[in-house]
Amino acid sequence: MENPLKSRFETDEILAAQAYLAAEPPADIDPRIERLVNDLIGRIADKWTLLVLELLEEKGTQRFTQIARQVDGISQKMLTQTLRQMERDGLATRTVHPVVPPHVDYALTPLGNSLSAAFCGVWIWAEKHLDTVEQARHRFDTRA
Amino acid sequence: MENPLKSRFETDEILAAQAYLAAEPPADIDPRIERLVNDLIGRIADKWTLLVLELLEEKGTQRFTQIARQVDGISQKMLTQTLRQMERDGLATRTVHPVVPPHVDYALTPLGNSLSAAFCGVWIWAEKHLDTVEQARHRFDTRA
DNA sequence: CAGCATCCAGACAGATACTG
DNA sequence: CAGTATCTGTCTGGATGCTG
Repeated sequence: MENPLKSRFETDEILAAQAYLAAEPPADIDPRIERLVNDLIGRIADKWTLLVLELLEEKGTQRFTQIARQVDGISQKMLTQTLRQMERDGLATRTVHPVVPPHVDYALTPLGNSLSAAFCGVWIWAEKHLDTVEQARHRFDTRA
Repeated sequence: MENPLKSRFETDEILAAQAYLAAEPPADIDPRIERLVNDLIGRIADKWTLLVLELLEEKGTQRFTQIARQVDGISQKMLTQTLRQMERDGLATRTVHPVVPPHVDYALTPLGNSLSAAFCGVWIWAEKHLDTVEQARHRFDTRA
């Protein structure tokens, strides 16, 4: 990865987070909150939402077919579903222009932008440790 | 949430990430990398992995049944599966003590710790915006 | 205790056809 | 163009019963 994200965040975010975690004593989190948060993460962290989020963040406002073309492998059904959920969760806006043929624009809300930002850390982690994980898997598979 | 995570990261991580994203011009990411990263995220970001990761990070080394008791709602099948995947991905270690009855310990590897750290941003986001999302959903549902 | 094997209902996701 | 509707196979995950 020649991506500048890495160097930028390696010192800021990840190290800060690690320092935080190292300092944090084992403390129970309210299980109700935990359940809700986990549920929320489950919905936003699926395959397609992540990619669409990323795309809208990078490219800004996009039409339905523009997104469909750029998100590789997504079916129109899943795209519709994903966009609806993102709209429902307040992550994206859907703007219908009453013309023929129809023209619908999608864009991230500030909430969507902040989520995209929050996922940076994971994105960077995945890029950084991709090879390590692949190797670990290979070792595990050949050993067993 | 009275969790200190919030105030800690609000200034560091999220704002830095937002600043970065705001400054970043629309640049294409290698789709192959994107696919791999997304695939990886898909595997690590599932419901149970996240909770087990969190638990092991907080509590350190734990036995099978200890984890089962604390991760609310997980079946033994899913726990086994989750732990195996985490082991395969190099996120956790599995230590079998050859005694009767069996005693198996699980603990995070440094890689697992770093992933847990990377997810901090998302975790914080979810805690912070839980209510906002709930409200957005309610608006969406009552409107439609 | 820590698990594996099996069965089964339900969710998920692709393909296809149709519409304002 | 941007969907909706439907049908269908696949995959997931829970419940149950059995072992070293």
